Amino acid sequence: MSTPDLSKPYEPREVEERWYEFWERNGVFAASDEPGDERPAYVIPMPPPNVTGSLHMGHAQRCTLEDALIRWYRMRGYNTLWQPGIDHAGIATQTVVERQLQREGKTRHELGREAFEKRVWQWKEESGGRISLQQRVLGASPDWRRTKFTMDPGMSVAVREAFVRLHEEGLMYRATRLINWCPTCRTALSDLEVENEEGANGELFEFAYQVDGEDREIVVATTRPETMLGDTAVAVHPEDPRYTSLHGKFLVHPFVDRRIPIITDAILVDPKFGTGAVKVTPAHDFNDFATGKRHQLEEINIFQLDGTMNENAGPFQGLDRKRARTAVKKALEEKGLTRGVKPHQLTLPRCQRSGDIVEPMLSTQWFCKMGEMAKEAIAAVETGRTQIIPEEWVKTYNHFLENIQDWCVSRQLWWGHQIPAWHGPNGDIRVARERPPECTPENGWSQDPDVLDTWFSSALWPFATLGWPENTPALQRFYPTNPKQESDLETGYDILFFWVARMMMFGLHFMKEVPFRRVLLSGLIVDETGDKMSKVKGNVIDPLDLIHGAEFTEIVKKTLPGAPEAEALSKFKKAYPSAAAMGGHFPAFGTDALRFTLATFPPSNKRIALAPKRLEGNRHFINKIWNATRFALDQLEGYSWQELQQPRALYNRWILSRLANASRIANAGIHGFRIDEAANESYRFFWSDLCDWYLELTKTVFAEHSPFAADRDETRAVLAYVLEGALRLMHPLMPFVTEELWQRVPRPATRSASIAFGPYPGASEEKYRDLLAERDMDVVASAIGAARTIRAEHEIKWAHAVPLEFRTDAPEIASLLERVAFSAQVLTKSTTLPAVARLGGPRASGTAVSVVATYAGPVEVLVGLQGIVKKDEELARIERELKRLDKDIATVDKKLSGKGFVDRAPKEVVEQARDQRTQMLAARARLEESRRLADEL
RNA sequence: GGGCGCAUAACUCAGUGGUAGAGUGCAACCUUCACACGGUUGAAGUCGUAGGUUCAAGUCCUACUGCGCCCACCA
Repeated sequence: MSTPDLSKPYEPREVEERWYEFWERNGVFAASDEPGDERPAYVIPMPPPNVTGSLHMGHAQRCTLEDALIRWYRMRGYNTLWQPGIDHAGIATQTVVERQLQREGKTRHELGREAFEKRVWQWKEESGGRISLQQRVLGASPDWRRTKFTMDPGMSVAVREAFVRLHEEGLMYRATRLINWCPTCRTALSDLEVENEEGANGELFEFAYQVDGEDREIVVATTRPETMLGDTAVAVHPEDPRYTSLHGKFLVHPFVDRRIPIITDAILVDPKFGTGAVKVTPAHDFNDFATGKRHQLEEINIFQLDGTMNENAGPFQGLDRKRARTAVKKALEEKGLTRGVKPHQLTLPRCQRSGDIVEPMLSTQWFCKMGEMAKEAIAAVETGRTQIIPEEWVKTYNHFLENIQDWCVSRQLWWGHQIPAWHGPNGDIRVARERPPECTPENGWSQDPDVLDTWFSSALWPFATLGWPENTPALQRFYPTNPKQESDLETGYDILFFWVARMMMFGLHFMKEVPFRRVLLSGLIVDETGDKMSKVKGNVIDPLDLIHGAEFTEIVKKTLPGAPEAEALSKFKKAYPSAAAMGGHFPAFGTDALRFTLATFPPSNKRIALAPKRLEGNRHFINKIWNATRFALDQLEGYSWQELQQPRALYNRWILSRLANASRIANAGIHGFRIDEAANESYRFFWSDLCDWYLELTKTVFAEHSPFAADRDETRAVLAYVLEGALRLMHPLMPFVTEELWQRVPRPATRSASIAFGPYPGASEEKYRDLLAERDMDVVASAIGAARTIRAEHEIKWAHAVPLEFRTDAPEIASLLERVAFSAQVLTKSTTLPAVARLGGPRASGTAVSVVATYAGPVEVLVGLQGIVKKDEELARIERELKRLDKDIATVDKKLSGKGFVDRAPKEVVEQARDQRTQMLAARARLEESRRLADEL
């Protein structure tokens, strides 16, 4: 094998761009539904990004976590399906295209429905695939051949099937009730699409209604004076003595020709609030609507669909809501009916999409009955058929489903799945999979113009993407009805209700089985100061800018378009203090560094603060992997892979044990959705164990005239084994750099074409676990560490050779240290005299000493510093060490003498404490001896 | 009104009842032959506050404070 041409620093872009195509060409991502394929299946339905969307940090996080899981399962021999797709995103997309039209001075109504839909499709074709391309940059490995768009013909079949079945079962019905109406989007919304903005400053406005035929009045309080135009009653509490004399009387509406009754209602009215009298507007308030039903009140709608006042508003007709409010107040004032204003905090219901204030409106819509399905979805989690991780979300999930209202699924939009219902001339309605032959336009039939909520099709995603309602091989293989299937749904907790809960309900309903075995919820990426990323704040970061590098001035042009550059820059730097310290731009961190960084956060953190500084550190890590591998390849030149024999040398046994340990932690971490644990252990293992210790120690083996030359063959075999294993260990987190290096590294002939096919280290490494080697290596490492400390404290130049000696009373430790003394010598850079390990014996004067407590007793570390070590300094140093030891001894003593510790603590814990005490006392005795010797300097 | 989360080194964060950890930053030294995107050593902690349980609490319980989020139709 020829030495690969590896340039010195790692250049991510150059490397990363090469491998994606290679993976696709080699079918790495492909899921198989061939009948002969016996592998167990593993499935993740990818949350389909919006067709309007472009890549943001959330996608990068999805990709990092899901790809890590998928690659891990794939490497372990699973038949993996990561199901990709795109969501048509009804309101969002329609809004975008309408805005385009607006710029051309057109409206969708001028265009007409058919032309408009064509236009949206055209736009989808142009830009809809962009995000998939961007996901490739992230190294995502879904089976692209199976990509689905929620408006694909197959998906439409599934949507119609689901709708019709629900209707047949009586679970899909049409009803006229109060719904959330967005006057800007001009459509009904589900409860979830309404965001309640808390703490808005409003006012509580009080005005009087005159009692009909009497010179009396009743004062009501309202936050929305304009709705009084739709008032059809005033309610008081039945037991409120202030109003008993008014029960059954009528009031005169000051602006419209209407007498409104005074009613008593104990549910609606809290006598302690306001004036104790409530105006009732059944057509525009959810409480009032219920009250109206209790008292058979008239429901008077006062709004047009665009939010302006209709003919029922009398003199105010035509005004929009805000104007109407002012006008009503003014008119009441003129009539002398206002009775005061108090400031009042209120929550404003806003449309998730447009931000407009949502209006409760009386409307006829399609509703999906949720009660029974919700119960099943709760039960499925309770019985563990689906596990929610982290578990703390179960409460939230249950609370949502226990209180769920029927789902308003119809939207007055043009972009989406048109509802498969046909309206006849006499108000007949036919629901069917296809237009029934008799329901022709000529006969006066027309299809319901409304479309379904985007989330309706999303709720079918796990099985509709597999071909449902047909019982396809893919459906049989990849839906959890297959017992040889494992599956996870990974997503941000923000769509737990929108998507996850609904998939649970529909999966259970239509497939009679949960749609996935586990729900993995992760937190949201926020800026470095903990604020949500948003365009307004100018703190949005495009993952591609981190991957390929970008000038801050370019970034803020995108995040705050149109804003003055200085202002935008200052906002950006405030949001990312560690970026500000980088100067004016992000360097190209590369995909692996970005993914690794995202992987190091526990997914369960609700907020994940993106600190660019961490990216820098992890880019350095990748560079370290690159350079370490280059170095190892030099050592392995001419090596051809051979079966690994059980090695003899301590450091070889040790590093194999450490790899086994790291593999164990990584496997447990990824499986338990603690990918951060896998990432951190990979980092620690590679940098600390492999680079800092193992590679340094092996330098002494490969050095000329090494006394360990006999271990060279063994060490090469171990190095090759560990290097190849370490790359596989890290592949799910850093796919590109590991593939690039793995392709150049010696490996068994049995391996496949790509590292992506694994195997993932685990069981086969376990047999090299060697706790004795780890224990011994600890002794060696701390002895060497003590020697380094002495050198550093006395400021011995690196190149200056000084004798090193270890002394111990334990023969086994002495021989252990004897064996590593040469390497210790290299690691502490004392070049002329060989370091030695001794049992007892006299000590040369002019040595600095440190004592290391080990399992077999203290080890004295002696560094000959004749002419350098100063008596006072040495004594002071020893005193410091003694002090530290005394503190530790006191801690253990306190514990051991503590009431009940010896009797009640576990035996191992007590024993460990006693051992520690013995060792520390022995070390202390040695140190005191050293102090006497130092005193003689 | 109900629910959830967070608070540990200067910063970003791990921590699973048993001697407080990492990365970054900081200080000193080192161009040393894979890597200065590096190496060695070091300093740095009232684990938010107050109680409680326990032989033992950063970890479990209670209350409180601060920050953040979600749900809810109170005029």
